[in-house]
Amino acid sequence: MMINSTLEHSPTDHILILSVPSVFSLPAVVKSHGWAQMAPFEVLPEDGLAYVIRLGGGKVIRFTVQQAAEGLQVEASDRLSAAEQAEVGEKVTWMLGLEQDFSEFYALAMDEPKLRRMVERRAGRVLRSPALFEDVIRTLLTTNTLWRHTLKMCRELVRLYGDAGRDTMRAFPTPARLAQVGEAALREQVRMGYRAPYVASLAQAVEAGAIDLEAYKTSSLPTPELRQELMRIKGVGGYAAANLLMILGRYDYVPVDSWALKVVSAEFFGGEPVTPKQVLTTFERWGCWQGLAYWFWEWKFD
DNA sequence: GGTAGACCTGGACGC
DNA sequence: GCGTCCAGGTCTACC
Repeated sequence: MMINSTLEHSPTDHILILSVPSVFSLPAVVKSHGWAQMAPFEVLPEDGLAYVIRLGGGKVIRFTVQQAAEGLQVEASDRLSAAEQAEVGEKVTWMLGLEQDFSEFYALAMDEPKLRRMVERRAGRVLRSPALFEDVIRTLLTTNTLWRHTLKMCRELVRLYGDAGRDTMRAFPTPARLAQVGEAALREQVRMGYRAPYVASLAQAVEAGAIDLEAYKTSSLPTPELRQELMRIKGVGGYAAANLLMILGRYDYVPVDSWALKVVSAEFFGGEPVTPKQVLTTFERWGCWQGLAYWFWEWKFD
Protein backbone atom coordinates (compact mmCIF):
# COMPACT_ATOMS: atom_id res chain seq x y z
CA MET A 1 0.00 0.00 0.00
CA MET A 2 1.03 3.62 -0.37
CA ILE A 3 1.10 5.97 2.57
CA ASN A 4 1.70 9.61 1.78
CA SER A 5 5.22 9.97 3.06
CA THR A 6 6.21 13.12 4.91
CA LEU A 7 9.80 12.88 3.71
CA GLU A 8 11.11 16.41 3.74
CA HIS A 9 14.69 16.01 2.70
CA SER A 10 17.77 13.81 2.99
CA PRO A 11 20.86 15.68 4.16
CA THR A 12 22.98 12.57 3.42
CA ASP A 13 22.35 9.15 1.87
CA HIS A 14 21.63 7.62 5.26
CA ILE A 15 19.81 10.43 7.11
CA LEU A 16 16.21 11.45 6.40
CA ILE A 17 14.22 14.33 7.86
CA LEU A 18 10.47 13.73 8.10
CA SER A 19 8.02 16.53 8.76
CA VAL A 20 5.58 15.86 11.61
CA PRO A 21 2.04 17.03 12.37
CA SER A 22 1.81 20.21 14.48
CA VAL A 23 0.56 18.08 17.39
CA PHE A 24 2.95 15.15 17.74
CA SER A 25 5.23 13.58 20.33
CA LEU A 26 7.67 10.78 19.60
CA PRO A 27 7.99 9.83 23.32
CA ALA A 28 4.18 9.50 23.48
CA VAL A 29 4.22 7.03 20.57
CA VAL A 30 7.14 5.07 22.02
CA LYS A 31 5.33 4.77 25.36
CA SER A 32 1.90 4.11 23.83
CA HIS A 33 2.07 0.36 24.47
CA GLY A 34 4.54 -2.49 24.81
CA TRP A 35 5.59 -2.84 21.17
CA ALA A 36 8.73 -0.73 21.67
CA GLN A 37 10.02 -3.37 24.10
CA MET A 38 9.59 -6.15 21.57
CA ALA A 39 12.29 -7.21 19.10
CA PRO A 40 13.37 -5.86 16.71
CA PHE A 41 12.26 -2.56 18.28
CA GLU A 42 14.57 -0.90 20.76
CA VAL A 43 13.98 2.12 22.98
CA LEU A 44 16.82 4.63 22.84
CA PRO A 45 17.78 7.22 25.47
CA GLU A 46 15.39 10.21 25.59
CA ASP A 47 12.60 8.06 24.13
CA GLY A 48 14.09 7.66 20.71
CA LEU A 49 13.36 4.50 18.80
CA ALA A 50 15.41 1.98 16.84
CA TYR A 51 14.13 -0.75 14.55
CA VAL A 52 15.63 -3.36 12.24
CA ILE A 53 13.77 -3.59 8.96
CA ARG A 54 13.94 -5.79 5.89
CA LEU A 55 13.37 -3.51 2.91
CA GLY A 56 11.42 -4.62 -0.15
CA GLY A 57 14.60 -5.49 -2.01
CA GLY A 58 15.75 -7.79 0.81
CA LYS A 59 18.31 -5.43 2.33
CA VAL A 60 18.27 -5.48 6.15
CA ILE A 61 19.09 -2.22 7.93
CA ARG A 62 18.70 -0.72 11.37
CA PHE A 63 17.37 2.80 11.68
CA THR A 64 16.96 5.16 14.59
CA VAL A 65 14.32 7.85 14.98
CA GLN A 66 14.86 10.96 17.10
CA GLN A 67 12.72 14.05 17.44
CA ALA A 68 14.68 17.10 16.29
CA ALA A 69 13.87 20.79 15.87
CA GLU A 70 13.25 20.43 12.13
CA GLY A 71 11.12 17.28 12.45
CA LEU A 72 11.98 13.62 12.84
CA GLN A 73 15.53 12.58 12.13
CA VAL A 74 15.75 9.03 10.78
CA GLU A 75 19.26 7.66 10.58
CA ALA A 76 19.98 4.38 8.80
CA SER A 77 22.86 2.02 9.51
CA ASP A 78 23.65 1.77 5.80
CA ARG A 79 23.71 4.04 2.77
CA LEU A 80 20.33 4.11 1.05
CA SER A 81 19.34 4.67 -2.55
CA ALA A 82 16.65 7.28 -3.27
CA ALA A 83 14.06 4.51 -3.58
CA GLU A 84 15.16 2.98 -0.28
CA GLN A 85 14.99 6.38 1.43
CA ALA A 86 11.43 6.80 0.17
CA GLU A 87 10.54 3.33 1.41
CA VAL A 88 11.97 4.00 4.87
CA GLY A 89 10.15 7.34 4.99
CA GLU A 90 6.89 5.63 4.08
CA LYS A 91 7.35 2.89 6.69
CA VAL A 92 8.24 5.33 9.49
CA THR A 93 5.23 7.48 8.57
CA TRP A 94 2.96 4.46 9.06
CA MET A 95 4.74 3.14 12.17
CA LEU A 96 4.39 6.45 14.00
CA GLY A 97 0.91 7.25 12.67
CA LEU A 98 2.03 10.58 11.25
CA GLU A 99 -1.01 10.65 8.95
CA GLN A 100 -3.48 10.65 11.86
CA ASP A 101 -5.38 13.65 13.23
CA PHE A 102 -6.79 13.56 16.76
CA SER A 103 -8.19 17.09 16.99
CA GLU A 104 -11.81 15.87 17.18
CA PHE A 105 -10.98 13.45 20.01
CA TYR A 106 -8.83 16.01 21.82
CA ALA A 107 -11.73 18.48 21.84
CA LEU A 108 -13.86 15.88 23.65
CA ALA A 109 -11.05 14.64 25.88
CA MET A 110 -10.23 18.11 27.22
CA ASP A 111 -13.60 18.05 29.03
CA GLU A 112 -12.66 14.80 30.79
CA PRO A 113 -10.19 15.24 33.68
CA LYS A 114 -9.00 11.64 33.26
CA LEU A 115 -7.97 12.31 29.67
CA ARG A 116 -6.71 15.87 29.83
CA ARG A 117 -3.17 14.80 30.57
CA MET A 118 -2.97 12.57 27.50
CA VAL A 119 -3.98 15.55 25.38
CA GLU A 120 -1.26 17.65 27.00
CA ARG A 121 1.22 14.85 26.31
CA ARG A 122 0.06 14.89 22.66
CA ALA A 123 -0.66 11.16 22.96
CA GLY A 124 -3.11 9.10 20.91
CA ARG A 125 -0.95 7.40 18.33
CA VAL A 126 -0.09 3.75 19.04
CA LEU A 127 3.19 2.39 17.76
CA ARG A 128 2.78 0.10 14.74
CA SER A 129 4.99 -2.41 13.00
CA PRO A 130 5.71 -1.68 9.33
CA ALA A 131 3.56 -4.63 8.20
CA LEU A 132 0.21 -5.67 9.67
CA PHE A 133 1.34 -9.31 9.53
CA GLU A 134 3.90 -8.44 12.18
CA ASP A 135 1.32 -6.69 14.35
CA VAL A 136 -1.04 -9.67 14.15
CA ILE A 137 1.77 -12.01 15.24
CA ARG A 138 2.76 -9.66 18.08
CA THR A 139 -0.85 -9.50 19.21
CA LEU A 140 -1.17 -13.30 19.14
CA LEU A 141 1.94 -13.47 21.31
CA THR A 142 0.38 -11.16 23.90
CA THR A 143 -2.67 -13.35 24.44
CA ASN A 144 -3.08 -15.66 27.39
CA THR A 145 0.42 -15.32 28.75
CA LEU A 146 2.61 -13.13 30.91
CA TRP A 147 4.37 -10.14 29.36
CA ARG A 148 7.85 -11.57 29.91
CA HIS A 149 6.86 -14.71 28.00
CA THR A 150 5.52 -12.52 25.17
CA LEU A 151 8.86 -10.69 25.01
CA LYS A 152 10.75 -13.98 25.01
CA MET A 153 8.68 -15.53 22.21
CA CYS A 154 9.12 -12.44 20.06
CA ARG A 155 12.85 -12.25 20.75
CA GLU A 156 13.34 -15.91 19.79
CA LEU A 157 11.22 -15.51 16.67
CA VAL A 158 13.46 -12.69 15.47
CA ARG A 159 16.72 -14.34 16.57
CA LEU A 160 15.97 -17.71 14.99
CA TYR A 161 14.10 -16.77 11.82
CA GLY A 162 14.69 -13.09 11.08
CA ASP A 163 16.74 -12.10 8.03
CA ALA A 164 20.22 -10.98 9.07
CA GLY A 165 21.85 -7.67 8.31
CA ARG A 166 25.25 -6.31 9.33
CA ASP A 167 26.66 -7.33 12.71
CA THR A 168 24.03 -9.12 14.78
CA MET A 169 20.97 -7.21 13.57
CA ARG A 170 17.94 -9.25 12.56
CA ALA A 171 14.59 -8.19 11.14
CA PHE A 172 11.19 -9.61 11.99
CA PRO A 173 10.67 -12.88 10.07
CA THR A 174 8.76 -12.71 6.79
CA PRO A 175 5.53 -14.67 6.21
CA ALA A 176 7.45 -16.85 3.74
CA ARG A 177 10.06 -17.76 6.34
CA LEU A 178 7.51 -18.54 9.06
CA ALA A 179 5.41 -20.55 6.61
CA GLN A 180 8.50 -22.62 5.84
CA VAL A 181 9.47 -22.99 9.52
CA GLY A 182 6.14 -24.59 10.38
CA GLU A 183 4.20 -25.35 13.50
CA ALA A 184 6.44 -27.93 15.17
CA ALA A 185 9.54 -25.72 15.18
CA LEU A 186 7.57 -22.73 16.44
CA ARG A 187 6.23 -24.85 19.25
CA GLU A 188 9.53 -26.44 20.22
CA GLN A 189 12.07 -23.69 19.51
CA VAL A 190 10.05 -20.55 20.26
CA ARG A 191 7.96 -22.16 23.03
CA MET A 192 4.77 -20.77 21.54
CA GLY A 193 2.61 -23.60 22.79
CA TYR A 194 -0.88 -23.73 21.31
CA ARG A 195 -0.22 -20.42 19.46
CA ALA A 196 2.18 -22.18 17.07
CA PRO A 197 -0.52 -23.51 14.68
CA TYR A 198 -2.16 -20.05 14.62
CA VAL A 199 1.10 -18.34 13.62
CA ALA A 200 2.04 -21.04 11.12
CA SER A 201 -1.35 -21.05 9.39
CA LEU A 202 -1.46 -17.24 9.21
CA ALA A 203 2.02 -17.17 7.68
CA GLN A 204 0.99 -19.78 5.13
CA ALA A 205 -2.22 -17.91 4.26
CA VAL A 206 -0.38 -14.60 3.79
CA GLU A 207 2.37 -16.25 1.78
CA ALA A 208 -0.16 -18.03 -0.45
CA GLY A 209 -2.07 -14.78 -1.00
CA ALA A 210 -5.19 -16.22 0.64
CA ILE A 211 -5.32 -13.22 2.96
CA ASP A 212 -4.14 -9.66 2.21
CA LEU A 213 -3.51 -8.07 5.59
CA GLU A 214 -1.93 -4.93 4.09
CA ALA A 215 -5.24 -4.17 2.34
CA TYR A 216 -6.87 -3.73 5.75
CA LYS A 217 -4.83 -0.55 6.24
CA THR A 218 -6.86 1.22 3.56
CA SER A 219 -10.04 -0.85 3.73
CA SER A 220 -13.32 1.01 3.34
CA LEU A 221 -15.17 -1.70 5.26
CA PRO A 222 -17.20 -0.43 8.23
CA THR A 223 -15.37 -1.19 11.46
CA PRO A 224 -17.73 -3.99 12.63
CA GLU A 225 -17.16 -5.82 9.33
CA LEU A 226 -13.41 -5.29 9.48
CA ARG A 227 -13.51 -6.67 13.01
CA GLN A 228 -15.29 -9.78 11.71
CA GLU A 229 -12.60 -10.16 9.05
CA LEU A 230 -9.86 -9.97 11.67
CA MET A 231 -11.67 -12.47 13.89
CA ARG A 232 -11.65 -14.99 11.04
CA ILE A 233 -7.90 -15.32 11.74
CA LYS A 234 -7.41 -18.28 14.10
CA GLY A 235 -6.32 -17.07 17.50
CA VAL A 236 -7.79 -13.59 17.05
CA GLY A 237 -10.74 -13.09 19.39
CA GLY A 238 -12.44 -9.97 20.69
CA TYR A 239 -9.47 -8.59 22.59
CA ALA A 240 -6.96 -9.17 19.78
CA ALA A 241 -9.32 -7.76 17.14
CA ALA A 242 -9.90 -4.57 19.16
CA ASN A 243 -6.16 -4.19 19.62
CA LEU A 244 -5.53 -4.60 15.89
CA LEU A 245 -8.33 -2.17 15.03
CA MET A 246 -6.60 0.45 17.20
CA ILE A 247 -3.41 -0.18 15.25
CA LEU A 248 -5.44 0.33 12.07
CA GLY A 249 -6.64 3.69 13.41
CA ARG A 250 -10.14 2.50 14.30
CA TYR A 251 -11.13 3.10 17.89
CA ASP A 252 -14.73 1.83 18.03
CA TYR A 253 -13.91 -1.15 20.27
CA VAL A 254 -12.28 -1.52 23.68
CA PRO A 255 -9.71 -4.34 23.98
CA VAL A 256 -11.08 -6.08 27.07
CA ASP A 257 -8.53 -8.25 28.84
CA SER A 258 -7.95 -9.16 32.48
CA TRP A 259 -6.29 -5.77 33.07
CA ALA A 260 -9.37 -3.96 31.76
CA LEU A 261 -11.59 -5.91 34.14
CA LYS A 262 -9.30 -4.96 37.01
CA VAL A 263 -8.96 -1.24 36.34
CA VAL A 264 -12.59 -0.66 35.36
CA SER A 265 -13.67 -2.50 38.50
CA ALA A 266 -11.44 -0.30 40.68
CA GLU A 267 -12.30 2.94 38.89
CA PHE A 268 -16.05 2.67 38.31
CA PHE A 269 -17.47 -0.19 40.41
CA GLY A 270 -15.86 0.23 43.81
CA GLY A 271 -13.68 -2.86 43.35
CA GLU A 272 -16.64 -5.18 42.69
CA PRO A 273 -15.98 -7.80 39.97
CA VAL A 274 -17.13 -6.66 36.51
CA THR A 275 -18.00 -8.47 33.29
CA PRO A 276 -16.54 -7.65 29.85
CA LYS A 277 -19.96 -6.25 28.94
CA GLN A 278 -19.77 -3.77 31.82
CA VAL A 279 -16.36 -2.60 30.59
CA LEU A 280 -17.80 -1.99 27.13
CA THR A 281 -20.85 -0.18 28.52
CA THR A 282 -18.60 2.07 30.61
CA PHE A 283 -16.85 3.46 27.53
CA GLU A 284 -19.80 3.36 25.12
CA ARG A 285 -20.37 7.10 25.43
CA TRP A 286 -17.08 7.77 23.64
CA GLY A 287 -18.52 6.32 20.42
CA CYS A 288 -15.95 5.94 17.67
CA TRP A 289 -13.23 7.04 20.11
CA GLN A 290 -13.95 4.56 22.91
CA GLY A 291 -10.84 2.47 22.30
CA LEU A 292 -8.66 5.55 22.68
CA ALA A 293 -10.55 6.82 25.72
CA TYR A 294 -9.99 3.47 27.43
CA TRP A 295 -6.38 3.13 26.35
CA PHE A 296 -5.23 6.54 27.55
CA TRP A 297 -7.48 6.82 30.61
CA GLU A 298 -5.58 7.93 33.70
CA TRP A 299 -6.40 4.96 35.93
CA LYS A 300 -6.20 5.43 39.65
CA PHE A 301 -5.15 1.77 39.76
CA ASP A 302 -1.95 2.44 37.72
C1' DG B 1 -26.09 -15.98 23.39
C1' DG B 2 -23.90 -17.89 27.43
C1' DT B 3 -20.83 -21.26 29.80
C1' DA B 4 -17.30 -24.84 30.75
C1' DG B 5 -13.18 -26.99 29.79
C1' DA B 6 -9.00 -27.44 27.17
C1' DC B 7 -5.05 -25.35 25.23
C1' DC B 8 0.42 -24.00 26.79
C1' DT B 9 4.30 -21.78 29.27
C1' DG B 10 6.82 -20.43 33.09
C1' DG B 11 7.08 -18.77 37.67
C1' DA B 12 5.85 -19.29 42.60
C1' DC B 13 5.20 -22.18 46.25
C1' DG B 14 5.11 -26.25 49.32
C1' DC B 15 7.04 -30.54 50.39
C1' DG C 1 14.03 -31.91 42.54
C1' DC C 2 9.28 -32.75 42.00
C1' DG C 3 4.37 -31.83 41.92
C1' DT C 4 0.74 -28.46 42.11
C1' DC C 5 -1.32 -24.13 41.32
C1' DC C 6 -1.98 -19.94 38.88
C1' DA C 7 -2.24 -16.13 35.24
C1' DG C 8 -3.17 -15.04 30.73
C1' DG C 9 -7.29 -14.99 25.77
C1' DT C 10 -9.31 -18.01 22.43
C1' DC C 11 -11.49 -22.07 20.62
C1' DT C 12 -14.84 -25.68 20.61
C1' DA C 13 -18.63 -28.18 22.20
C1' DC C 14 -22.67 -27.99 24.43
C1' DC C 15 -26.95 -26.11 26.33
